[in-house]
Amino acid sequence: MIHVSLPNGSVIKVERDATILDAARVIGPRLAQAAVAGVVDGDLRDLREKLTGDCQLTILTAGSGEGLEVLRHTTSHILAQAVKRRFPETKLGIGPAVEDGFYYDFDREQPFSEDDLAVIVEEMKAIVAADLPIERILLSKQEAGKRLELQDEPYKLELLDELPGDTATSFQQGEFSDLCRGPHLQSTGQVSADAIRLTSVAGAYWRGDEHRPMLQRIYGTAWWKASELDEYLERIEAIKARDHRRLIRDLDLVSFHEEAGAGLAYWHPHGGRMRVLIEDYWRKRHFEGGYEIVFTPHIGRARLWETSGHLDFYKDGMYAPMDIDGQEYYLKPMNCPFHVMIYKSQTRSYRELPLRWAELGTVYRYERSGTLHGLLRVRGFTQDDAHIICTPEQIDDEILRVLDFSLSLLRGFGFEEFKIELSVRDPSRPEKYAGEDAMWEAAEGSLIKAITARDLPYERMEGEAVFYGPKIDIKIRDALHRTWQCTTIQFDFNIPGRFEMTYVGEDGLDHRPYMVHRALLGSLERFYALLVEHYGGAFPVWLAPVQTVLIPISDRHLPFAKDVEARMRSCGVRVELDASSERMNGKIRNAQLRKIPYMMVIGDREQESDTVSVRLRTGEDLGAQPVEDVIERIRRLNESRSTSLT
RNA sequence: GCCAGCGUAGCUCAAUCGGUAGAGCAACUGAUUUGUAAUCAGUGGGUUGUCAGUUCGAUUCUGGCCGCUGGCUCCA
Repeated sequence: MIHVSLPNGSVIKVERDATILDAARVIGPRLAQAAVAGVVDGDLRDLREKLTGDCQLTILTAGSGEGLEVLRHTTSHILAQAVKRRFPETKLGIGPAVEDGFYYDFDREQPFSEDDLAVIVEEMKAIVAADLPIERILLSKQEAGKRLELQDEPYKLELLDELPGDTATSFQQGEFSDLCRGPHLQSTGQVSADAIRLTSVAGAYWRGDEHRPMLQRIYGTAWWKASELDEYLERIEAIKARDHRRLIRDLDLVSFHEEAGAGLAYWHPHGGRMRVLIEDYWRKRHFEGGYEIVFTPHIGRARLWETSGHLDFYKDGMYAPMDIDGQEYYLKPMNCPFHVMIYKSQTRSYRELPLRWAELGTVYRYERSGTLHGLLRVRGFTQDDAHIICTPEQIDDEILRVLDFSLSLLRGFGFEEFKIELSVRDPSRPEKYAGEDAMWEAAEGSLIKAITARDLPYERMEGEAVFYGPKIDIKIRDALHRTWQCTTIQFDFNIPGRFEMTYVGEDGLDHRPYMVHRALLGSLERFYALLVEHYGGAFPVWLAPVQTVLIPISDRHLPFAKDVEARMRSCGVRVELDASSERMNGKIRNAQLRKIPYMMVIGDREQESDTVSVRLRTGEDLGAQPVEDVIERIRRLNESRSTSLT
């Protein structure tokens, strides 16, 4: 007998080699029936796996959040079974659960159409209705190989070959079996037929390798209850409503033009106003933070990019060169070499360091056409770039300073939750990286020191470092709990050497400075898209392109309204007067749809008392307010960058 | 770049089994002067993304290109 500890602290005894399902039966028959998987000493396991020794066991049941992964994985098998029934010539790839759903990759001559998906779903529902028991079969690899050859599943055979150990598991439901690690539900009937949905079909390279065949990936989602599926679909709708691509058009902020080139953004007046507000705040913070601001050209001679190494590593991502007086010039994909030019314009002393040079530098990168996506991925964008050039002794302080600065700046834009990633070398492949081991270790040390000094949780990403140095990335979490990478703080062991950057030390000798490359907002275009989606277009007062619309009740209030408009504008309020022939209700509606923070109604009463009646975009009515008070309120909210309207 | 889908007025969409297109909103004009999410009436607006091909005839069918969408790959 072995001892199995349960989450409530009690311990049960079961036979050695009893299955997890057996243990569940000991706890209670109803639990066993609802069981979908077990967690043994923290690892998710299939119910049919054996317990070989004393352990901690949690039984996951249908309906539980943790069990969803199992449900979705099983649903992906049901999808595969349905596809094999309706399209027997199809070859199977892999079919895992993913966030919010699952997919299965198939190889089939003819692509799956929308109509095919409908047919497949029908078959899936039949499989669920049949309530087929799901069996877990332990096989020798040899036996498993034979079966797969018989089934003519080349992709599965490839996976089997690479499986460690001598055994493999296969899951069988009805006539369908699939090489799979599991875990799975006990039967197909545990899936709710009315809570599954196939969402899309897309191409996906076999094993993520673009040199391998492209399979067809069918995406789907599955939930325990239809109501959960509905909630999920509603959430997707909510995300769509905030999609910046829709909002930048509806709110007349930014546009793209087919005839002018893909991935190139046009900022309209209101988008432009916001951009100026963002940039002004950014500049103010940078001056306060000890940075100097520099400006550099958009193009530079090929020689610069040869020296920097960009032409070696990233030529494909650069726009083609142009011939100027027999010299090759490239559009800049990065700002660093230009900042190096400024550094090298004179002999530098250790007394000048650290230098912190920032630039809102517009760069152009030839992104592959399929990767372009609204403002989130464009070909011409402005980096809020800076280079910190310092001595090795100063590096710890500088890193900590950048980290603090970045978090503070992002908070200034209304983001509160962050995720920090430390990207370091792949320890098994040192040859992939520039710079000496000692430098890498020291650099990693300073990065960790900074993160731990602020007691921030972080994730270590092995092998995610860039070839020229380790880095810290900061991701922000937006109002919809999605994470987006913004800040990157990168050591650069490549550039200082390639450009032979030096400073004269206390000892009168030349030394090589350390260089840190950092972008905090990342790209302004991208960051702007995040702001638009984070606020759903309802911007805080300090960012709103139009802060208030004045709504005169009738034309006889126009002179007073114009006077209020002029007073507000002279105080820096971004104000518009709606002098159209709409009725007041119509004017309010128009302002509301534009998500303008304040609507200020002006009629007889207001005109007599030098007030405006303030309606918030939330629908709240603040009643009549003296004009001076309203101006003061907006001024105060500008200053605090508060998201409140009052 | 790859796979799939899509491209009709500024926006959202309709129509044409191949016979050159229509609505709502927006715009414009006129009337209306209104108290917290749509005042009424009228007018203009499209070489149906683009270039070829098939056809008596193409917006509809075929192909190239451009762009967009969902993925994959990529992201210094």
